[in-house]
Amino acid sequence: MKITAATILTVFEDMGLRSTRPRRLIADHLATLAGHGADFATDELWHDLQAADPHIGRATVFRAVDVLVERGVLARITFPDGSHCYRVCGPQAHHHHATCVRCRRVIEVSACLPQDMLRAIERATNFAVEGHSVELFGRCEDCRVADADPGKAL
Amino acid sequence: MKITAATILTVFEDMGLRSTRPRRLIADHLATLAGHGADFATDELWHDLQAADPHIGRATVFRAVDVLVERGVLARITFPDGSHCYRVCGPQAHHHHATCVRCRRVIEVSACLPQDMLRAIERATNFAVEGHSVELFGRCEDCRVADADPGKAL
DNA sequence: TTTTCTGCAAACGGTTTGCATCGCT
DNA sequence: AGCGATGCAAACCGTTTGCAGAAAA
Repeated sequence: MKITAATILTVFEDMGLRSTRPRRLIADHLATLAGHGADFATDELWHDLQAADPHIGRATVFRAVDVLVERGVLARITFPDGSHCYRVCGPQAHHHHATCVRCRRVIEVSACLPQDMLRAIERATNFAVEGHSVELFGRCEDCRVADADPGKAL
Repeated sequence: MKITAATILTVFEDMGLRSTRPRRLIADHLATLAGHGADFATDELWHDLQAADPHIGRATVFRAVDVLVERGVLARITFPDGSHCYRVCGPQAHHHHATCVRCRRVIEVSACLPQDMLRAIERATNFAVEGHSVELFGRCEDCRVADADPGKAL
């Protein structure tokens, strides 16, 4: 399922939030990002949006991102070094992400910790597992090609 | 295997770093933290260390933490909300962490993504997986008891 | 008209840096 | 003596907040 600007606006609406010009701009921009599978930092998003409206406020963008993360439209990807970025991903079925450490492209993966493993952990530790995060880091196909043959790299 | 102050000092030494008073204080303090299985924020660690030496510099603590994270003596635990803390854990075998969302206690778990699952992901996505992080969040036994019977809570 | 949202600018908090000094080796 | 490490304070950077005015409902 493709994420459209309309989908994102619906998310705002569902939360009882008004449909405003900044939120429409953000929805539009995120819809195109979703198509590219690109990730972004909030500040970066703000800069991009200024092309559409030079007066858009930084705080507005941060506030919208918070809402969308909470609603699962955006996933926050944390890198091993502590930095992070966001990625558009629908409120669809449970999934995790594999991130290319070279180009930072993000791929969705459906694989997850097996249920019986989680249960075994609960039994062994007396810990009630309520949530988890799984992040994979590696190298996407294009980047492996580029690394192997630097001449071809952009 | 128990982590001692000496173990940590060895890590500094192995990196060709000098044995200094601040680093010894840090090693001592982390060794006791390791015993308690407690986690901490860097700034918090700095405050605690000031009890031992009021003149210890914040930057010094940050620099030491960086080194120890790099060496795997400290693990950075990132919470879903983006905040994070550190936890002492030896450069021992590969493992992950389960963190109690109530008291923030951290438990080590040996369970991991099954190898064949990783390989299946690589095949399906053409992505070479080089690393991964798994964080479990939940409630430890004590906190479940405390939640169930608030009267008993501290 | 009422209430929410926005843009601005200032505040914030954790982290990093520049630098003179200190202290290992 | 020589060089790495330290403490300090200022800079930094991403993010949050307070608020008066603008825009939805």
